[in-house]
Amino acid sequence: MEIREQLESLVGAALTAAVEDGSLAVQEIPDPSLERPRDESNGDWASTVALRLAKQAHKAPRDIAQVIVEHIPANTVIASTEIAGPGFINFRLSDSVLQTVVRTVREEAEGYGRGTVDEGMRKVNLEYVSANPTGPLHVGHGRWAALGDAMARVMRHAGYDVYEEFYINDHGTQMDVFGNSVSVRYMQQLGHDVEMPEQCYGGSYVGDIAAEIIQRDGDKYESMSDQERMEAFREIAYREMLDLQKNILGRMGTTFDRWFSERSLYVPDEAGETAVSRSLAAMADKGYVYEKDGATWFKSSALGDEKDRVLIKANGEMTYFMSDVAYHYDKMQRGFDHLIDLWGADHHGYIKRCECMLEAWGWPGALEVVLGQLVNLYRDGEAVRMSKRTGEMVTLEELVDEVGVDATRYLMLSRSSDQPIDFDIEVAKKKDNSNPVYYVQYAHARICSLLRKAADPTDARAVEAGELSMNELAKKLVPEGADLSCLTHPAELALMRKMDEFAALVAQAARDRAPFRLTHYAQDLAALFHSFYTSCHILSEEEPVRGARLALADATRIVLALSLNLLGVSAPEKM
RNA sequence: GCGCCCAUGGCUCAACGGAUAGAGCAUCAGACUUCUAAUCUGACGGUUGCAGGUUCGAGUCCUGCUGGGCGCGCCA
Repeated sequence: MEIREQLESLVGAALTAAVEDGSLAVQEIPDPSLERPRDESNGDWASTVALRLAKQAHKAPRDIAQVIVEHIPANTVIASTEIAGPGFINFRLSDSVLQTVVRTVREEAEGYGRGTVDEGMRKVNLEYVSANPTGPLHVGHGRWAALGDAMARVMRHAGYDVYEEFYINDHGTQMDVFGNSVSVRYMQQLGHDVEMPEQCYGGSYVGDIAAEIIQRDGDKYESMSDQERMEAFREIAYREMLDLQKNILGRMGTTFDRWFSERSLYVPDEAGETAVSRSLAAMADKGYVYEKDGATWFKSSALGDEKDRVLIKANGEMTYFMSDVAYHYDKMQRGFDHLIDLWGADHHGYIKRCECMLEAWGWPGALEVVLGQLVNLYRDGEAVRMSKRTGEMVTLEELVDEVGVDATRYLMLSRSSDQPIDFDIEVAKKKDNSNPVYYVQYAHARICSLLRKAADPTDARAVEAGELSMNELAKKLVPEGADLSCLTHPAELALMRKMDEFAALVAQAARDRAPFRLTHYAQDLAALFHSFYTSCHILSEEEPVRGARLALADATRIVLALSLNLLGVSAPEKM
């Protein structure tokens, strides 16, 4: 049982006993209300239950606290209890219970801190990035890629069943415009005097695609009609852009369970129905669809939207919103408990109508939109907007080429998603202490180095040769039964306390969709390790101190690697 | 005009409605004959944008301002 749970049951028992013997006059037995004090001098855990009960029990908080403390059963978990301030009950854990953390971590390894989520909330569809396949991914997409992927990892660890999805906007007029843009460049490169229309894609990558087509297939498209050529190039360029996007996302370590094509929403089944027609019929069944001015409308204003939304235009074309209606309906039909869409903050005006459509079908609250603020790129403090190569937005690929995957991901993840990021390329490239990713990775590498040094020469060679993993080495070096009772140095206790927090932190990060908390946690843990490393020598100590400290270092290694893994950042064994 | 988001040391950011608002960077002063100095120890630095309100308690919640970002198509 986790330490927190042990403490909760002790406080719970005290509350029950106090209510039963009449010394606490309340209706129901309250929650233990445990929290971790901000200031360490206030103990390892604190309960605010006395403060919360003051009004209901008609008693001063400190008096209530006194009653509760008197009813806590005898135990080996709590070393000391103190009533402080207006009525906090502060608990200090015994060294022996803290020491169990080391064993728990090493036993559970990568499963440490795993949580559970109730049936009915567990199956989550997480959709993110979802860029148009009409150009390379830019830096902003990199943030959603890092954030969505880390959210999925963190939520899975917390017990959610997460299905990751990328929605490809491959239907509609933008695709035609894209095909046409390539077509124009193609004809220009073959010497024709045609101009790029106003709203076309002007990026240099469009010309690159045209040049590739010429190199591969020569002038075989030259004699086609503009329409035929546009359609042919639309498909060629679409595949190329999609591959490019998949490629860079793969490099980022971001993978999806499904790449969902918008076009598929328009493909009829045996009965001639499409996802679009089904979703529309379901909405009409509930009475939220009507015709006006030759168009088909969603009566979203009845559900709180500021106005109704067009689904099918007067000219018969489907709106982008219609596709989204069909797509979200499809997702719900696939049996998810909850849908999460991760969007850029510039789409916030779109949220209400999407929430309305789920409500229209009878699933209010099923959709959760997480907005991410934008990324501002800097170089040495100067704003960067243009890419040197393409003359446009800096692509994600260029950024990753320059600063690397780990630093990119870590920095993208280290802020709350509702905070804009000022990303300075030069700072990101620095490999010193101004770059927190290396600080954390260094702590991990340092522990690995320690384990290698502690090993006998044969094992050390096996590790070097890749024949023995760090985990295997650690198991050989420090048996599970190591005597941990000598871990009583303040730096050791602080490290164990921090690791004890891990499960609660993962649960909170998952609940708040806030992987950035893991970056702070990893930095704190790394700092505590570095501090421990400086103040407590390990290899030069006699047993059992040496073994106990190695066990503690190994547990730290496991939690650091786990934290980095949940962020999608590598945990190097050497630096 | 309406709507959403944001405002915390010089800079970048933390703080389930809890206690004396915390870290990192920068600055300054120290620590390598010792397991990786990509490290550590310490100091300096704050009226949490402004004004009210809610309560045992507000950086956090509510209202109104100020300042900044974004959005308000039969575009995608």
